[in-house]
Amino acid sequence: MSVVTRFAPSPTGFLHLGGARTALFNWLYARHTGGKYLLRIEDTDRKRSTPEAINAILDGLEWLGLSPDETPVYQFSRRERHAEVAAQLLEHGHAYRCYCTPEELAEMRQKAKTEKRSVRYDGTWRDRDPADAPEGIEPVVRFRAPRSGKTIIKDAVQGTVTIDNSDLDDLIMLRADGTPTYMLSVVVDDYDMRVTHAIRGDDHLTNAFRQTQIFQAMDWQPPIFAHIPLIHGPDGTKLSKRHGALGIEAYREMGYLPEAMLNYLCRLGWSHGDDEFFSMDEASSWFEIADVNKGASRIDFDKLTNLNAKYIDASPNERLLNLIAPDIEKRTGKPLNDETRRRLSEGMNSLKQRAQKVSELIDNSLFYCVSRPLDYSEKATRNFDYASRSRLSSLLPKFAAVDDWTQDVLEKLVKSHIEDTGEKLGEIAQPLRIALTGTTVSPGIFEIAAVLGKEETIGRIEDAIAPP
RNA sequence: GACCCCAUCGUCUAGAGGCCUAGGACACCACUCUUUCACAGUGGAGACACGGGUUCGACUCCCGUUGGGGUCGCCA
Repeated sequence: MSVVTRFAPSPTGFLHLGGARTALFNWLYARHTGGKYLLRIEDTDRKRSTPEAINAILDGLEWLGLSPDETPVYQFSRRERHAEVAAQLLEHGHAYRCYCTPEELAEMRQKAKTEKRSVRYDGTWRDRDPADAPEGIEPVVRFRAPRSGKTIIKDAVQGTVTIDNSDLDDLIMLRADGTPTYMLSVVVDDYDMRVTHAIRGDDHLTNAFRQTQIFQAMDWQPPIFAHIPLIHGPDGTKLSKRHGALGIEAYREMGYLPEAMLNYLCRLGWSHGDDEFFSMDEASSWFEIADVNKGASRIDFDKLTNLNAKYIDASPNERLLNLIAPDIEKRTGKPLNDETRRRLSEGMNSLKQRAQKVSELIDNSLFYCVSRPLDYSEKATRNFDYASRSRLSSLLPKFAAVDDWTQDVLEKLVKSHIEDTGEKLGEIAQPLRIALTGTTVSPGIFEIAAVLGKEETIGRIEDAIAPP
């Protein structure tokens, strides 16, 4: 039987890192086995599901390259089928109507809490004569869960997990308004979609028991469950907004590359020996659920950033150029012309080597794109003193006399210049850097001068030594 | 509180009883390279939570303790 996996987010917020990794593992496993990877939007909670969230999830997945193999299934659109299954369950005595009001249930929970008992539905209506039904109250439909015995799950990650049925209560399958709840919908949809492997967060482990019971009541074969450990925040608790947990699109905006995100997420809870830096093609050929760890892992932004730097460095210049172009145009307020494009692509090799994020690449590339006179950074202004000015003045005529304007020639020229003057290289290189870039940090200064061209270089030096 | 799960450097992890003097990556600290910042390279510091078993031999298996996490909604 061919593998079918699914990612089943509820559209109540953005696609966060945990969700992205769950999607990734499902994708990876489907790719590894030559199976299918599906997406199901679990929007049965009409109050909290939003179209914005759906878009955020779809866009996020697309950015990561984790779009589903088939058109997404919207769970709410299948509500009639869910209700039909509930009716069947009702008919066969696997479910019953419960007339408790939400207020009564809240009271029940409160009481259980104060008496320090476990908080479960007490089964008031489980065996009660439906004739007792109070007037004017729309009932919910509850699953008649087995009261004794055990439910066992053979989880592909967690191993065999057993729970006493007495620890579970009768969950609600149909709300008072007749709409299905998550617990029922998941079972029906996983069955109807022929899902073979439900790879999802560890926080669903308890649900898996309830769902298994429903599968059993319907006499359906449940999928193989694989409960992957959660991603925790730096403090070791479930990742949440409190940790500044953001949607995947925020990472995109911060300047992370999708392949870096993927590579990083992949290494959280899964590993293949000592491999750290690898493509998703490699990962999918290696990916076995058995290699997924059981313990939760914490997010480590330093490592993500480090990986991102590696991916930026490994990216083709053309791609980076296209990536940064829109932002650069926004920052300079003018479209990128051929000359700036040329400069950027010639300078990109050194530029990309020192950027950890795309946003940094943009910052550091800007000096190639702005027109004279340059704005100097505060530090640059502070470090550009009288001596700097006079050093550049004495170098300027030599630059002006150069015909063969190459990095090599310029470097030799400056080196012989300092032999004449007795200056240290840094004493001339740093002012030159400020003149050419407006900053104190940049790629090699001779490369920059070469890329900038003779006219622009000389112009920038003249700007720098001109009286303020 | 009840139930379930987990436990190797600060973090992510390798480790399937002898291969372990516990390996790699990030971060950290030195040094090298060097015109700045990076990159790169070399080296360093840094962990098997604890206690019992089992075994000739436990990071690896079993039990307990401790610690951490998750779940207990007409949310998903």
